[in-house]
Amino acid sequence: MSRNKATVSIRDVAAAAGVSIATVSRVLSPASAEIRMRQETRDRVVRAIEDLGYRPNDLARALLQQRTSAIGLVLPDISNPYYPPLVRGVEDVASAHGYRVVLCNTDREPDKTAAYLDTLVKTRVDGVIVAGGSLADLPGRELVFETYRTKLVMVGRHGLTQPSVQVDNVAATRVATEYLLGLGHRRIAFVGGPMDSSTAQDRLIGHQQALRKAGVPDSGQDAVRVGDFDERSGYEATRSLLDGEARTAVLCANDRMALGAYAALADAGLSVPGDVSVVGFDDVPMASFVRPTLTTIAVPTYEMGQAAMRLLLEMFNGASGNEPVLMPTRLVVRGSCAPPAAGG
Amino acid sequence: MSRNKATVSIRDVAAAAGVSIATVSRVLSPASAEIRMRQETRDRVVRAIEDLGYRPNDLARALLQQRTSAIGLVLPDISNPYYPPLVRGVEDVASAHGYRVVLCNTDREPDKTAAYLDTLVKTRVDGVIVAGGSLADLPGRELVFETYRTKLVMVGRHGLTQPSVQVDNVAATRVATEYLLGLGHRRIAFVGGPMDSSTAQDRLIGHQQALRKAGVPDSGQDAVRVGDFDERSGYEATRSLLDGEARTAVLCANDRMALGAYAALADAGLSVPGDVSVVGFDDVPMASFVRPTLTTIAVPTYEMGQAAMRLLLEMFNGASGNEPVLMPTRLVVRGSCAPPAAGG
DNA sequence: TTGTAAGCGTTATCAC
DNA sequence: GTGATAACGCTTACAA
Repeated sequence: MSRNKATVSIRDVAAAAGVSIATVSRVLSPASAEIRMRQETRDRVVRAIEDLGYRPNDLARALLQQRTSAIGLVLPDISNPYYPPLVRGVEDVASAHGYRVVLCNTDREPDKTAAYLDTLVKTRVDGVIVAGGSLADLPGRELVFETYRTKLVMVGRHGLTQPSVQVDNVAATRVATEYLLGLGHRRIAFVGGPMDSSTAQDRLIGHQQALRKAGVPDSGQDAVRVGDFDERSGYEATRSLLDGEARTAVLCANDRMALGAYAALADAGLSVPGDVSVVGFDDVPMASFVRPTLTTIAVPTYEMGQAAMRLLLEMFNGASGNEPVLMPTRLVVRGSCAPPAAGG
Repeated sequence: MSRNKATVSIRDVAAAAGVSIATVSRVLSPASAEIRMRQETRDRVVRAIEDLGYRPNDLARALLQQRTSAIGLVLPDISNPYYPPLVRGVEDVASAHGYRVVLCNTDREPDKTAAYLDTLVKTRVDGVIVAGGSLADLPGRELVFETYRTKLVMVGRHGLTQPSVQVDNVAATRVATEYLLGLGHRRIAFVGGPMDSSTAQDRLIGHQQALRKAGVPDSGQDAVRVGDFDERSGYEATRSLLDGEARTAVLCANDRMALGAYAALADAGLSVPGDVSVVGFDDVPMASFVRPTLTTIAVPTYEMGQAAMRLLLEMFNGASGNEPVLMPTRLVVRGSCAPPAAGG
C-alpha cells in the first residue's frame, strides 16, 4: 500500500506487480481472456490485486466511457405498497445487466422532482424511469435529457410521446364494473384517486363507460368519492358514502382504499359481501389475507418494473422505444362480492 | 454547442462565454458568492450555462474530490412492508444533505450481497447502510471497506463491533408477553421468525424471559413456531398451532405473520379476541385498518432510517460511531387482545 | 480579476 | 507482450 495516497489505485497494483498500469488494465478488461499476455505476468498482477484488496474505480471508468451503468428510478413514495414490487422488477433486471438503481421519492412535489432529476443528470445516469406522478411534473426537462443523452421511460401513464409501459386502466375498471353489474348490482359507488392522477382518471372513466353501456343511470357525483390511494381516505370515503343513498357495492381505485372500506363497513355493522360487495385494484399481497378475501384487479406490477427496465436497455442499444409496452390486467375473483341482498 | 463532442461540458460554456474554464468553475463553485469577480463576467457565464442547458458532471467532480455523495442501502427485500418507511427515513435525510441512495435488494442471498457490496465500493460510495440480513452476510468485507474509507452502519442488529442503530427487541417482546400475562393468559403461543435472524432470536428470547420471570411453565417447542416473516407463514404456523394444545393467545414476531394468523383463526371459526388474542410486532400501517385492530409493538422504522443516515453523516465528519444508537419501542394496545375466555 | 496547468483513476492508441 | 501517453470533465493552486 502506498504511503500518502488515500486509497489503492491501479498505480499501486502496477507498482506491486512490477508492471505498467496498462498491463493491469488489460487484466481487468472484460475481454481479458482474449488478450494475449504471458501467464506469469497475469498471475503477478492478479496476485497484487488480491494482496492489496484493489477495486477498480468505476467513476474514472465511467468518465472515460461516457456511461455510468446507473439509472434513476423516480416515484412518488416507496411507502405506498403499490411500488415495492415495481422497484424489485426494475432492480432485478437492472442488476442482472450490471446496472445500479438510484431511488428517488418525490412525494409528487414538483420541487423535489425537479431537484432529483437535476441530480440524476449531473451524475450522468444512463437512463431514468419515472413511475406514477402527475402529468405535469417534468417541467421542461426534455431538453436537458436530450443534451445529456439520458433515456427516459415512463410507467403507468399514457397519451405521452415518451417511451412507456402502460396498463389499460379504463378496460380494467370496465371489466370490474361489468362483473358487479352481472351479479345484479345497480347502485354501485366508486372510490377514486386524486384527479390529477391520470391513472385515477382512467379508472373512473372505465367504470362510467360500463355503467353507460349497460344503461344504468350514472347516479352522479353522489356515487363517487375522491380519495388519495391510502387506507384512511378509503375509510373516510366509505363512511361518507354511507351517509348518502344506499349502495350495494363499492368499487375502489386501489386495494389500500378497499381495505379502508372494509374497516368502515365493519365499523358501521355492515358485512362484506352480505350487505355490501367490495372490489379493489392492484392485488397487493394483503388482498388474499384479509377476510373475506378481496376481489380485485391484478396489476402485474413486478413485471411492469421488469418491462420498464428492459425497455430502457433496448433504448441503450439504439431502440427508439416508440412502441408503448401494454401490460394486461386480470380480474381476480375472491370472496368480497355477492349478488345484492334481496330488496337491496 | 460543439460539433464533435457528445454532450456539453465546461469547455463549451467557457467558449460560449469567452472565458476560461476556471472562470466557469468559479461561478459554479459552492462558495461562488464569496469569490470576487466582475459582475459582467459572471453574467456572461450564467447566460451561457442557461443557453446551453449545461449541467456540471458530478463524476468528474467526485473523482477529483474523492467523494461521490452517494451511499448504498442494502436490505433483504423492499417488498417486505417493514422496509419502505426505513428507506424513506434514509432517503429523506440523505437528500436533505445532498446525498443520493443506491438501493440493493439482497434477498438475504450471500452471492447477491457480495456482488452489491462490490459494486458499491467500485462506485466509491461514501458509505453503506445495511439493514436486516442475517449475521454472516458480510464475508470479509471489512478490509475492503477500510481500504476505500467506506463508512458502514448497520440497522437492527446488535452485538457487532460496527456502528449501528438498534432496537431492544428482547425488551419489546418481554413487555408484550407481560401484557398478555397481565390479561390472564397462561397458554401463549409464539410465532417467530427464521432463526438465523438475530432480530427473530431476540424477540423469542424476550418472550421466554417474561414467561420464566412470571413462573409460567414454558410449554416447550410445541408453543413455538418458526415462520419467515410473511403472511403465508403466519397463516400456516397458526394453523399448525391449532392442531396442538389449545392456546388463548398468540404473539407474532411481526405484523405480517399476525395478519396471517388473523386469516387462519377466521378460517378455523375462531374469533379475535373472543377466542384467541393476537399481538403483532412493527405496527405497519395496516395494523390500524384490520378488524379487530391489531395490538402490536411499534418500531420507529422511519426514525431508524433517519438515525442511520444521520450516524453516517456524523461519521463522514469524523465521528467514530462507536456508540450504538438505541431506538425505543412501544406497545400499542388496540383491539386484538382480551382476557382469556372462562375455562379457556 | 482571470488564465494556465496539474491531477483525480481509468481506458485506449500507439510505439517498442 | 508490454509500456508511454493522451484523453474523459472537472477543481484548485499558482501565475499573470
